[in-house]
Amino acid sequence: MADRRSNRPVGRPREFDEDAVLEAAMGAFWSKGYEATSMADLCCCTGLHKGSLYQTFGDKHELFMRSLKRYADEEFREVAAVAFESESPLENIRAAVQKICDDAGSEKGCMMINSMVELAPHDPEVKALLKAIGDKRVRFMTDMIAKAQQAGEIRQDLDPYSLARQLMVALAGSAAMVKGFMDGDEIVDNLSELIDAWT
Amino acid sequence: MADRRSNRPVGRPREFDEDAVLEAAMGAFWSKGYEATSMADLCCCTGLHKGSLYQTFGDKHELFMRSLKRYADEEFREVAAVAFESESPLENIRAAVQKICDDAGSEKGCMMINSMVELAPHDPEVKALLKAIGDKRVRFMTDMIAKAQQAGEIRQDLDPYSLARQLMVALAGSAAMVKGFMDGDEIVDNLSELIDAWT
DNA sequence: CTAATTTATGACCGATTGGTTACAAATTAT
DNA sequence: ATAATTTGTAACCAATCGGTCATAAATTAG
Repeated sequence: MADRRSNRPVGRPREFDEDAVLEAAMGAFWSKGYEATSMADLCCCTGLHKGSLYQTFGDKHELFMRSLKRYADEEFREVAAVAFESESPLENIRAAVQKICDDAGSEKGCMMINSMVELAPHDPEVKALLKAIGDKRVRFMTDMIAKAQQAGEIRQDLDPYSLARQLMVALAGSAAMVKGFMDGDEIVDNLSELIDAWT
Repeated sequence: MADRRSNRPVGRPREFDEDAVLEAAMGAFWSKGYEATSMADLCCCTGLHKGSLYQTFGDKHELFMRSLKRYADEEFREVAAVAFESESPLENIRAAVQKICDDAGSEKGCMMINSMVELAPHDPEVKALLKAIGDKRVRFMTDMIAKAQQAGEIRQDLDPYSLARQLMVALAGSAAMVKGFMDGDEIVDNLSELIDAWT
């Protein structure tokens, strides 16, 4: 019968893990941005040769899009994961914010904000992807804030959607300011104070 | 005597206004960022030839630094100009914020935030310049907030320095979010609500 | 006038850019 | 074993990159 490994494709097998390559490329784009990252850089950090990268991902822009998508999905998963650990909705919000700060706390900042600033105005694909991600995040935060209001942990005269946008803007600003203007602790304190004002 | 035009230098005279050239270059860097703006772009938008640009400004990086410095200085002047029009310190703060939003309201965003995100982590010169500008801005805002507190327009239990940083972060975030995620009106509303919470 | 000095111009430079392609190597199917 | 298929490798490509330089043009000094 020999149906072991049945769906294995014909031809020379891949010598690399596509996901690991994506993660390596993501690191380069995250740290240096799109324009400043050359295909040579990407070959260097992934260990792949040019031809393999082009055959697997099409071109530089597609590789970037896949990297950005991967970053966004993974970050959202991580944040969502810590946002249900406590019974207190407000504590969950604080944990989510802390998680975001941990992810974007180095000088690399947040890859989504980096991409939004560098590319969004001139790159419709990046813009659309970031808009979808952003909307999802706002929904998520609005929901958490509404729950905290129902639990009596946030003042009820404030609009949850408005607070969610306020938090998003503050997080975006933090991701910019971490690049040489404020350090991680200052940023966390600042965001804490913002949330304190809601209680 | 013929001392008319006495200090005129010997040699062929300049055919362009250095300041106007800087403004044109600034526009290109502001809109497209540093890496994505080529010397050919700069020649195109300034109307100058390569040689002239290099002779006048040294190299691309110096031209960028001069452009960024010009942007920062002019923006600060404009903001400071509207920040003393009213007798109410709080109204002056609101006017300053409105002015900043006007300047950074298009998809080009704010050139300082753009540069901070794209370059600061890998470019010590840019980083130092932005740090100096940022510190100056924080001092300015802290001062205005303290005045508003003395006038009884902002709650006195809040720390002015802390509020100033909060506002800076919110402005930085706004400059990122304007690039395809929020429109100018939403941003102004959002900032208004932030300041409302101080009163 | 001529000499000295400064600027404008565009040809030119090597290096690097993103991207392609021909071929060797490794596997499965028959 | 051989054919078919897929991947790895590196040579190769035209275009563009930031930057330089020789020379012509325009001015002042003498």
